Amino acid sequence: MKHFSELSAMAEHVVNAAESLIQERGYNGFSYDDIARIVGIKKPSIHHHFSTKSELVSVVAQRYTHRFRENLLQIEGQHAKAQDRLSAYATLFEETYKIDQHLCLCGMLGAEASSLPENIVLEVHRFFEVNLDWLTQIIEAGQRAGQLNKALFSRDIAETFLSSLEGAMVIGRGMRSTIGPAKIAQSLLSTLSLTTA
Amino acid sequence: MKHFSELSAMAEHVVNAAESLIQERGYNGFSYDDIARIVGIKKPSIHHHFSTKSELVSVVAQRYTHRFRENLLQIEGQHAKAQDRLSAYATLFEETYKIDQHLCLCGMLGAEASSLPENIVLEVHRFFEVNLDWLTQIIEAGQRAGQLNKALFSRDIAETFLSSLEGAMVIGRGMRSTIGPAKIAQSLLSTLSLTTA
DNA sequence: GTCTATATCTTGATAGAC
DNA sequence: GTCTATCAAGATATAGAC
Repeated sequence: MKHFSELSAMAEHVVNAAESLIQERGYNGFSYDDIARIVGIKKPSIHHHFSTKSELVSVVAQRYTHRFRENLLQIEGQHAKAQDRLSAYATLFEETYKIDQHLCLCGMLGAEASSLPENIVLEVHRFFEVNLDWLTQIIEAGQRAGQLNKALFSRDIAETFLSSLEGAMVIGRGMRSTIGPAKIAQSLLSTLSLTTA
Repeated sequence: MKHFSELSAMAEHVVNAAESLIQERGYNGFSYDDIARIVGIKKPSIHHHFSTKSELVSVVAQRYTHRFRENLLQIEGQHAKAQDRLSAYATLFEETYKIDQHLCLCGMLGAEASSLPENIVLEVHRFFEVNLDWLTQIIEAGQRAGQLNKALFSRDIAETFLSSLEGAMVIGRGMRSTIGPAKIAQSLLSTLSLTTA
């Protein structure tokens, strides 16, 4: 299978289109023909770049997780305090949601996971693991620095925080609301913070 | 359109099957033929009971919301303290998740909302509205009784609480985890409670 | 790398017999 | 109320020419 770093220009267009379509409609909600129309080639030509749909989506998810890790690294470099880091993290989701109420790619695929090919579920699992591990470490550091409440285990806070972000997008979309994950994160953060910004 | 209270025995079987299939695979993940196989009649016979797929799913969602409202009423009758009520509420989601990692029906439909018929999105909207209104009122009462933290608006806590429950199911499923919404709710509740149980 | 043509299957939905 | 037969559309995927 191709790695997302070795894609031709057209293959990258295909991945871009697929990523957006999944975030809007889910795995079962888009077809090779939808992609063909977007990138301007015919349906069978897509198969030249990605022989199966599940391979394509697997590459999409791998690139998505990689970009997320780049963002996480950037947040650590730009912010020192745990609250600021978590707030910047929530902004990642908010920026996604602001694009036509797009869901997190792996939030959408996670919802569909019970009927998805195993190679895709594997990537979804990896995404959540990466995010929960990072959040746990950031929260842990915040607790040690006396910035965050120590009443809960860092891992439990991480799970609650990520859950509320993913859930806020689902509910916001279901209610056609412009209010998205950032607001929910802010509420949650204010209950966890010991100091005021 | 038929009301869910006036369904024939077979129509009810159809609604039951559709409900379960949506919670497992989503709107775009099941077909009339899937239902036909489950209830034991042929595909065109389903159309006799529900002429279109979107009508069927609309009835499914209406019944789902109605049953939820019955559960909410029951919780108010069985528990007096806000914490106990919210904990019992979380148990509703946990019981659903324990059935083959079923998602909340409207959580799944909410994720798919951008590509769903409008009459279904309407029902999804109603479900979330009913739940948020109820949660807000329960939390409000808990704050007035000195049981819950008053630092946040009751509506904001309601949105965070529901978001974390819906999101926990999505992430749990994506990670194939047996740990579900109940655990996340417990973490969240402990940060909101002023008294210990 | 892209195309046309095609295979095969599944989809939601309809017509009409029983 | 259920059936068989059928439809038109759309799905993933392959074959082979250019």
